[in-house]
Amino acid sequence: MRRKATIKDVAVRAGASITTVSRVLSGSDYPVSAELRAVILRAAEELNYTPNKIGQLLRGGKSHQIGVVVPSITSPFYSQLISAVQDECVTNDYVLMLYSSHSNQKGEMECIDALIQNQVAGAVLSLLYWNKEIGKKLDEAGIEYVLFDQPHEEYDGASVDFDFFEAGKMAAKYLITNGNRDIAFASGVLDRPSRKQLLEGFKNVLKEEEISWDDDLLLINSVKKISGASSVRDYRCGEEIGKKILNLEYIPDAIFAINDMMAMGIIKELNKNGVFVPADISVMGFDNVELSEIFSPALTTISQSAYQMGKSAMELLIENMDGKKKNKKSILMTPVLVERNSVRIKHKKIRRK
Amino acid sequence: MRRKATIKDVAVRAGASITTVSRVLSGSDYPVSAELRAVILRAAEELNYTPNKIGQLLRGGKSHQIGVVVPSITSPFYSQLISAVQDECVTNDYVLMLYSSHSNQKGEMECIDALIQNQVAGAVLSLLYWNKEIGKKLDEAGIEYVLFDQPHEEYDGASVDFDFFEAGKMAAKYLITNGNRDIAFASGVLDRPSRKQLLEGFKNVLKEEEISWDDDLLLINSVKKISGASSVRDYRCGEEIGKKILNLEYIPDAIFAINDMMAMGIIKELNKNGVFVPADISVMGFDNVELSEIFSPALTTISQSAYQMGKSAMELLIENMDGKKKNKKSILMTPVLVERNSVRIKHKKIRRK
DNA sequence: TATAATATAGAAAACGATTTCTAACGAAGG
DNA sequence: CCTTCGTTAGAAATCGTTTTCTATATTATA
Repeated sequence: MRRKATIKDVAVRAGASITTVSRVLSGSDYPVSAELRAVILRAAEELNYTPNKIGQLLRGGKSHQIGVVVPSITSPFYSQLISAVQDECVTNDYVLMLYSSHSNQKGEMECIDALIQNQVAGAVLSLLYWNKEIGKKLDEAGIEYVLFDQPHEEYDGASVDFDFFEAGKMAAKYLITNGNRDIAFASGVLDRPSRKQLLEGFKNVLKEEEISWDDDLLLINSVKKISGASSVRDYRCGEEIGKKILNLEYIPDAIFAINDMMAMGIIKELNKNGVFVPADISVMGFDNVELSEIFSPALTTISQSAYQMGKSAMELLIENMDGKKKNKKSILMTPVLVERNSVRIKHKKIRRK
Repeated sequence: MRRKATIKDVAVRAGASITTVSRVLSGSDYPVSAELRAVILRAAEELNYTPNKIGQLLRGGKSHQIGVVVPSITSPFYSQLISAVQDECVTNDYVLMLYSSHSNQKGEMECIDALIQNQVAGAVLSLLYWNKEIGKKLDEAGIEYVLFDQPHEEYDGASVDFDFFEAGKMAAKYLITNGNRDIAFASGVLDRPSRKQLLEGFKNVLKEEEISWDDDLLLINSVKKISGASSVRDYRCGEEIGKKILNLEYIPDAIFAINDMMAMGIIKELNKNGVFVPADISVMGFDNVELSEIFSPALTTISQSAYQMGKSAMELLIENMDGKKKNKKSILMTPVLVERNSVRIKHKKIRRK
């Protein structure tokens, strides 16, 4: 491997000074004569010169790296998010550094520390556990950041949030409108703000509609030791909940599951035991994962556009990194209901000859 | 944010020279007196000093960043791969920089250039288009790399490959064993080595078994303009192929699809038109994507452990980066057949009372 | 014509670390 | 007692850029 050409090599070859070469090659507006400029450009071309980012960085101070922290990489939701951030990075000439917290607090702290150590310019974070400590650390390191996906009460900085409360309401309303009264809420442990808010919104509508709520209808799978990738975990979790449902004294009219994979697991388990969706029971998902339209029955769900969220988060981050005005605004993404075939429609008329 | 402390600040505070501070803080074995060492450590502690990686890099040369290039981030296969590489990065104290080539040659070149520009220490690459040019570039930049996923004829460096040829054979044998003779091969454009090898192995067995092969059975969907994430694209592609099958003069006994998502699309399209799997026709997939066990019918497929591949690739890369011996060995991953319900089993006996 | 302004070029400093080269001092060996 | 070596410390060079400061022609202005 022969050494990569540096600006100095170009200078020597062009018979010019380093300074002038830099001016030409870095697109400065400092005047350089046309001839000399041509000579330098040719020399650079011949030596196949590309600027050494490390050198530029050291001089300039600010790195061009964006850190991304997510609870899991393989989950369809997060992988779409990552993809959006990555796309946004290349269009804005940043580089993406990827971290996974593996959904635990210790992992999250390690990610934050790594971010600081590596001096990223900005970070896009989906943190399950937020505290002021983290904010302080990041601020001191001069790292601009945007939170997304998980809302946090005590946080007042820049963020892109999904309106989980509204989504919970939307699901409840839709199910009620279609004639369901006994509606179960299926979830993994309620450890994250997103899940809590979903439940709140959900119960809120029940109350409004004066539908009684029995805690038996809160189906939480707390089994932590399910191995495998997160989407499979969610699915397995759904299967467990499916079993719970089958053991219930009265089977509910409908189930609102906190994510699509879980909804699929529930449906599969019910199917296996002769309970069919949506004929016998309606199931509604959440996320609008790609597969939800492929699954049969195609899942009625609430869309949380991961890609759009990732994109918005990056746009906000870049704005905050460039601009001096620290407005720290937050973006609230509105839920969209996607009607498919896993909820039995009330007014559907079946006609026979 | 107050400026981050540099080594110089520590030196001033400790009343020592920059040199000595560096020696203490970077863990050099150069002798420094115990007292001075203590003073320096305290000063560093008080100033909350952490070394500036950029500075270290410029001087030292070798970064601790691993670049990963994949055709797509959201595809389940690649997201698992990325996840494996990420895990391996943290255990070995590396940082992952993520790039997506968006499955096109121009994108790939841009990724390679970005890798070089950012001076990663090593790279794990899934390239659709390989040429010597790329290898030369990387070598000149002193970047160690490992290819994986896509085999390339003219490449003789380190790689982790899947035995596609063997997998194609395996699929054909399994289908033939179960009584199928007229077997179609479904794929997207045969632009990648993996697909070509799969087909080769497949045809190879047909020849061995003296089963005639008609090019009508080669079902290629060449429609390029399907939008959306890659897994949905593959699925849609399968739907298109499903339509083709329905238009065939004779419906084949079985179909071997080049990836699971495509298999699912085919099955769904056939179902929609009253042709059922595996009752009327058998379908076999490839990849063993997480969802294949969730899909109904659960897909019989060939497992290509993405996680294991990613892990092996990183292990090989790290070995090559550390070691002086450039053995450049390659790892060949053996296919595993996963038997589920989308292929009709020959010897299954149905008994009625 | 003398002077100020402008265009052009390069030397040198700076960024933050590591490493090589000097230097001083004390101890050991002849 | 003088040389040699080992220990410890710091000055300075280095990595590849950008930018500030200086310097020289050349042109415009009075």
